[in-house]
Amino acid sequence: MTADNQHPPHGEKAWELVLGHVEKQLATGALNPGDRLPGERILAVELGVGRSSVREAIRVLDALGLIRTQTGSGPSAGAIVVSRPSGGMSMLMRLQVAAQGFAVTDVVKTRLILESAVVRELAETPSAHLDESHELLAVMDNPELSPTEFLVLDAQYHLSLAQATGNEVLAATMAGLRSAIEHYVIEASASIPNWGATRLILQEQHRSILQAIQLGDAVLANSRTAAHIEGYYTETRLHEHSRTNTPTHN
Amino acid sequence: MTADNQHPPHGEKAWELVLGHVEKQLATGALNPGDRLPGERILAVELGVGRSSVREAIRVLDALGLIRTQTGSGPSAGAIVVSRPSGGMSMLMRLQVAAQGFAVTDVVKTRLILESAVVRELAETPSAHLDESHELLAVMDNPELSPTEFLVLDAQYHLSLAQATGNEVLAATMAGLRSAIEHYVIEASASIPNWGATRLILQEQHRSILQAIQLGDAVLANSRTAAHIEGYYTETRLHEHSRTNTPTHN
DNA sequence: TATACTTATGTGGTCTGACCACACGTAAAT
DNA sequence: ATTTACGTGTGGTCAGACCACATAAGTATA
Repeated sequence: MTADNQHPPHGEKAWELVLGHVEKQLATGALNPGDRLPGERILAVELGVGRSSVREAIRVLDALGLIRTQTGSGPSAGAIVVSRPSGGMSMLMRLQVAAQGFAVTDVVKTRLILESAVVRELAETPSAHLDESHELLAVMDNPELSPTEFLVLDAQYHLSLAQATGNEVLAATMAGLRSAIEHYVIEASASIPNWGATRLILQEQHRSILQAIQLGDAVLANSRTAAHIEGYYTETRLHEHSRTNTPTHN
Repeated sequence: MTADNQHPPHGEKAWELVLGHVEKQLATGALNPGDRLPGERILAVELGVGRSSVREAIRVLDALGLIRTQTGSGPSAGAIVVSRPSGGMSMLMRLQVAAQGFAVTDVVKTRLILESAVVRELAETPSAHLDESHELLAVMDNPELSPTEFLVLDAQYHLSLAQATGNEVLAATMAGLRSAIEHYVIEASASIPNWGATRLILQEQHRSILQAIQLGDAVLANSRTAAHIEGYYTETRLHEHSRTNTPTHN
């Protein structure tokens, strides 16, 4: 009989309805970190939509890092609300840069703003836990490290400072900004004339920043951070980066 | 014949493959703002996946605000890469707060950091275009405005300052932070004893901030901004907000 | 009884095919 | 020349099927 299953010209799409439903459940506390979402088939029936529409909504939450999906059976299977979200910001900012919505220079500028605030706050917080930052600096002293490996640790070091503030929004945003330009940062490192020297300078700057923080000198930590970030991006000329435009035939 | 269509135990999911493909096209410049993506059916065949998998990837890009989809035919139909992305950050941060991944206090703190940087930079940039900010303040003088209407304009005012810096990353992040707590801000306004007085104070602060910016006094603009934001959040006790926990049965 | 094996169940992941509403282009009718 | 009718291609949605996987329950075995 091929009944009129398809919805009438709703303004709200089916997948938006599902997403809105889940968001409301989250906002009202009906759904908490660690909880399992109803199965896709169940949710589809409950909301009166097809399973594919449910999946599209689930997919968005998944990509944003708000839930984790797993096949199989048992308590760990299904879609679970992630307790400590992360990653979504990175994906978003990375795509924004790729789609030319965000300029690399703006990403760097914003990173500088946040990083300055981070070191300022840490300098004013004597009880800050900077153990991880110290450990990362120690690891980065390993001369065997390739530029890429060093830069990855470099990113972790900066992120560890942000995390030390205890502000997860700040840390997540910093992580996102970094990952958005990570590709360009690593790519640019290949064009540095004397990597060994640059690397030593970077490490020296890292230590001096950490020192200023522990001295409680917010202004000094601030200025050193600015010099550190601006210096590297000036040296790599990342701010005038041109797209790696493989001018695809098509 | 029910052949073995289903993919072997790939580590990469089909929709991730599609998303990765599109991201690469964006990163290499093969896909630029304003361009149309291939049709879902075409893309499915090209990448050797089902249309539903293509749709899940498209859906993520759609939800993140990177593309706009439209039915029908002609040049404006299909999935088009959005030229000036926006909204994705808002959705992400709103969901993060709803899912208890981001604390409201951290959102406020981060907003303060960014807003301070905004006014500082504007004060140091005499050529900044602040017309829209002025206009919004004028509109907000309308005594007919409800608290909600006023607060919406308030948000637009702050956003206009961020946009005046020309840093889209900054503006988008600010917009996201704001929308993440907008619900709470508006909800909290109802509990303010004397809204009329509070409103006058807010407007006075807005004007004094703008004045400091145009005087080129970065420090003054900074301190006034801090007082403005902290003052409001202290008054509404937003930092100690409890969830609107409709303790849904189930 | 305790252990190993087998089977049933339920989950997300995917594919296929179908239909709808919509917007456009084109051809026919006026 | 204008209006109308129809074909075409787009995303949006649904339904049903199958797979790989992980667990739980049941069964056979030592």
